[in-house]
Amino acid sequence: MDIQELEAFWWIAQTGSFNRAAERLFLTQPSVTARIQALEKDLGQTLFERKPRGVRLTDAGRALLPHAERVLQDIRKARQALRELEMASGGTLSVGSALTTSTYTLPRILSRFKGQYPSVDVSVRTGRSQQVQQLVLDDTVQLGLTHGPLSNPEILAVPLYNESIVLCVPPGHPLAGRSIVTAEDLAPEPFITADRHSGYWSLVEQFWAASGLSPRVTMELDSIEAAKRMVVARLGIGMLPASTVELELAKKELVSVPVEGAEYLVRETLLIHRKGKVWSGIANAFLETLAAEYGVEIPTGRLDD
Amino acid sequence: MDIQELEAFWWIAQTGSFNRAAERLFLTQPSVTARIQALEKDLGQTLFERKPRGVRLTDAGRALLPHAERVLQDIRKARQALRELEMASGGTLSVGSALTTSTYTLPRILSRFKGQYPSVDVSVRTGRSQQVQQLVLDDTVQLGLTHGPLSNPEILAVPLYNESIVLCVPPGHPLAGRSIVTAEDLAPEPFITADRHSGYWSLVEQFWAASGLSPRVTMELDSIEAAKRMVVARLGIGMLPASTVELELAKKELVSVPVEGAEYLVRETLLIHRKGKVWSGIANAFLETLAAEYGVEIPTGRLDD
DNA sequence: CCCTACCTATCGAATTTATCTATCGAGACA
DNA sequence: TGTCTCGATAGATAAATTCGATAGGTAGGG
Repeated sequence: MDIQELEAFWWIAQTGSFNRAAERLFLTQPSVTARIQALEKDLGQTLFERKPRGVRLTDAGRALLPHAERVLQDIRKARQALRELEMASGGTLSVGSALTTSTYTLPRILSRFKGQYPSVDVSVRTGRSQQVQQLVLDDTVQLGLTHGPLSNPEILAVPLYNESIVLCVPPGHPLAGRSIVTAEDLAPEPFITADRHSGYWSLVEQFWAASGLSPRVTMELDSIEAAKRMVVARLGIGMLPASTVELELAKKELVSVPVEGAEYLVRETLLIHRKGKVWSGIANAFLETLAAEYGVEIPTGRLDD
Repeated sequence: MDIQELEAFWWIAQTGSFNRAAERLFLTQPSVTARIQALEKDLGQTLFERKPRGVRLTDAGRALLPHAERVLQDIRKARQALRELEMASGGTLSVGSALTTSTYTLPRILSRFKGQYPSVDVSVRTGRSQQVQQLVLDDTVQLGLTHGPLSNPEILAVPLYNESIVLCVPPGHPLAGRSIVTAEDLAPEPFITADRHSGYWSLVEQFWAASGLSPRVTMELDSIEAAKRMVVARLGIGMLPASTVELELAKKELVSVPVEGAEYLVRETLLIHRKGKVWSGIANAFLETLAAEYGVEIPTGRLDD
């Protein structure tokens, strides 16, 4: 019996599928099969009924499940106990962060982190995605929060969350009432962009390239925040990452409209780290905070890269 | 973090020594070192202070210990839960047993086993050590209880307990009052033996060979039980395994006297099984009963041979 | 009735990991 | 200052893990 086997068992029990469990464990399905076969051989009992549309727990599996959960829970607690012991003696967390991330998501994360580990100092350096990656490679920061694509095989990433790029128009704008719009509808409109070197812009470019049209870019700002203000001031329309306009949408200062063909315009936010680097306790603690915030489960041994 | 690592950690914490832990885990010391180093790297903290006369827990180690114990405990409970589920549906346990073992220790074990798993049938076949080993090789029995030495590399053994070979004399015998006797004292006495092909006899032979003397064998019986009766009937003296004369010593029908040079005359009782054989649930349950009875801890994965 | 989609098992190769034996080095003890 | 004990390390070998590719088998759609 092995923790990784129990972890695979638990995920399969949750998802009802070897394939989906493999996905959550960052493994291929044959590896998950192997783990379960090892566990079943060890226990001498079949744990799942294999069905064509997935699997179901056998009686033995049902008997094991609560015990497996306790073991996994205990291990999490053990890690947490040692982490708190370590954090109590202070130290510094240094993260690099993409500009958008540092404005819209990092504050929430860091406040949570400081709440849990008050004696740890935090240092943040911001920059574009590429710069953040360089900071990680240099060991200037322990971790980076940024977006794809990754430029160097020495950098490894854990995906944290995805957000859509949404079309934003001022309230009362002719497009504001539409249930869906097309690239043709957008092309004549004055289009406001943030810095074209910004990471998310390449996604917007992909959208326009796919449509065969070009936006009529009337203003180019050097930050998303500034671009957003321009749209609010009715100077044009823009396509912006969802997290940056959350507040304005809620306050009705902006209206978002679905765009045909832009459904898969998604920007992923990644936690990146340098391959082969030993994780400090502080880095682990921060990762744990992130995992809790975004509901990501990081499987045992995922970070031994 | 790994169960085997936690197990190593626990044993080191108990014994205060990597070497002693290695012994209990049926490993070499470098393997234990490797496990602890892996655990320490994983947790990012040192768990033991290495001292020249052993090791002591660090603060981090002290914090981990209770959690490790809970994990190991939960895993034991998980195994037990599945075992009971399996046993409930019945089945048969077949063991081979050496003659002495079947008379003196097996009854107690089997009564305990049947108490825990009433619906399992038990079948016992007895024979000499060599015959028991053959039964295991043939798959006629699932497990064997016997003594060394092992004659075949296909047989693997778990040591259960050791017992001394003790010199027994009738009460009132001239040697009975002595605090210790030598081979010279014994040589003139009428010596009663059980079957010379019996496993324990080779140990007695070693003793005489080391002393350079020979016993005056006046009676040779075909069972230890019969030999013992002869000594009780004051027909001579004998050297017998401790477990066979426990009762008579308690009832003062026999007296045991320490013999110089016979301190290391020890017979070990082994649980044997065939290499590569998959352990049935019933065999595992029986092993668990034996382990509990003799206070033996069987480490995780010990039986995957 | 067949076809497609989905799901798990298996195989072989490449890689990684674990274990052993032998040896080293540091500190306690006499 | 030897000698002993104990843990760390090195190198070799054996074993386990993982992956990609593929087989096999069942349900649902046409």
